[in-house]
Amino acid sequence: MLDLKFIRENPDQVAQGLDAKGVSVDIQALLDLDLERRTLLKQGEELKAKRNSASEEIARLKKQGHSTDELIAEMKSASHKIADFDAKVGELSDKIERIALSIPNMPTSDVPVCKGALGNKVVRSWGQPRKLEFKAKDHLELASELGLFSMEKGSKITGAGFPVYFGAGAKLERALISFMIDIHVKKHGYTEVWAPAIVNRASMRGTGQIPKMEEDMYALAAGEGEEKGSFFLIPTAEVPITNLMRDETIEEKDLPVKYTGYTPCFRKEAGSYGKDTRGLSRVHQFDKVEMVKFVKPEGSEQELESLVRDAEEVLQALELPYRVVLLGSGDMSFAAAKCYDLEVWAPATQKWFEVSSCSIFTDFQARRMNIRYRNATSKKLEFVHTLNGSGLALARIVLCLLENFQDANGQIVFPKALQAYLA
RNA sequence: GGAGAGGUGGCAGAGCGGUUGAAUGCGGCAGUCUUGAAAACUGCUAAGCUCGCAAGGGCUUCGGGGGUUCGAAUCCCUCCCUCUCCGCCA
Repeated sequence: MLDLKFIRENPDQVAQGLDAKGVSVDIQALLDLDLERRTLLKQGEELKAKRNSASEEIARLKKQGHSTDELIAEMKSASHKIADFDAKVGELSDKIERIALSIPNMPTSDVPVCKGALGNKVVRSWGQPRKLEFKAKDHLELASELGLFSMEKGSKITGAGFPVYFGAGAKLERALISFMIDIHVKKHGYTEVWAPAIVNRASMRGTGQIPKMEEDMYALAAGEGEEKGSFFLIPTAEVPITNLMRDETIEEKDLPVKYTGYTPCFRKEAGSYGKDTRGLSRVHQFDKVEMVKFVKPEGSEQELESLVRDAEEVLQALELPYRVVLLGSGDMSFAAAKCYDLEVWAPATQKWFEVSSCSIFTDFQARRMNIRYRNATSKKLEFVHTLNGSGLALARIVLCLLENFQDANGQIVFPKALQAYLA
């Protein structure tokens, strides 16, 4: 969420940012409510100040044995007025918060401003998209011939979009998870986290999935007979891992804090039926290794660059040709200020697949979650900047590995780096 | 699931209707002393909102929400969490 003061002082800039993100919010209405709230707040507080001093006065008079009836009567009516002011201010605060929470983060100045995905820009690529000299099989065909995973079995036990992995396919999942985490821990200095796959509502709000994306999450009830929406299956490890720091103050000397962790991820993907849903390309449950960083605001954009490199290194180790796409303002997520997607070419499906999304949220999430650090120079508490990126998303990586590393006999010859994990 | 106990400042821990934003201790910061350091002593040490050019002022906050009262950390209700014991269980 944005700083209300910032919105108050820079309404034009906010309007521009909203426009770039393709979101429409009535800023003027927000500012009107804000002004009204502050006016009422002041009046209410003046009354409270009066009441506080009268309280002391009453205590003093009582001690001295004087009558306090008159003052008490006066304060009784003052208290009623105060309650009215508080109710009105509370109502306005709720309205303001609702609007403020629906305002997306502002894109950084170097993000191309454009509608939808039109502003996306390939900034670099690595490796040559593979051309196979034989008739390439797509990952689904390969998987069913080799018995690596089954969409049908998943449909039976759960529903469409829940793959079940068998044998070498199951082992591949396990291997990839260990392989990726090892790289981030040993080479990139992240601390491994194993976190719950269910989080509460406050956590979902903290990272920004709620309110805007609530419909895309699997909601759970707290107990029997209770309404759904107290708990959610996580759509990404970003949610539990970032929320680890909610309402906490980090020592400046401990920054940056870098976590990596594996979790299953659950997404309803409502409204995307029939679109890129073949096999593993878009599923409701998949595995992912995530990287999360908490950093100082100064130079935080460099932290995004290094985060992307950390993810790229996994792809390079897996010998998967990829390209790095800087997302335009219209294609970025709600909370992101800048975002790179990593896309891998799948030679049989003949498509680029997004296997990682690396974003910087500046202080947007930190403000929602109240994650701060004490600036050693100013001695003040300041919001940290948060970042996260997939490192990487498994289902699509499996898809790409199968299609890229198939041979003419329909066998898979996995990249060298993975061999030890598959042995 | 049952029965108890408890949630107070960075931490430990008092307070149990009226100068309590909160004793005391620890920690942290600054100073005195010292060649330097330690020890000792002295002082300072919460956050958010809001008004103000500033100096500074006001309000709020003792797990969350609600209630009683002129006034609540203190009383009542409710939810959440932690601990101990019993039961159940991977």
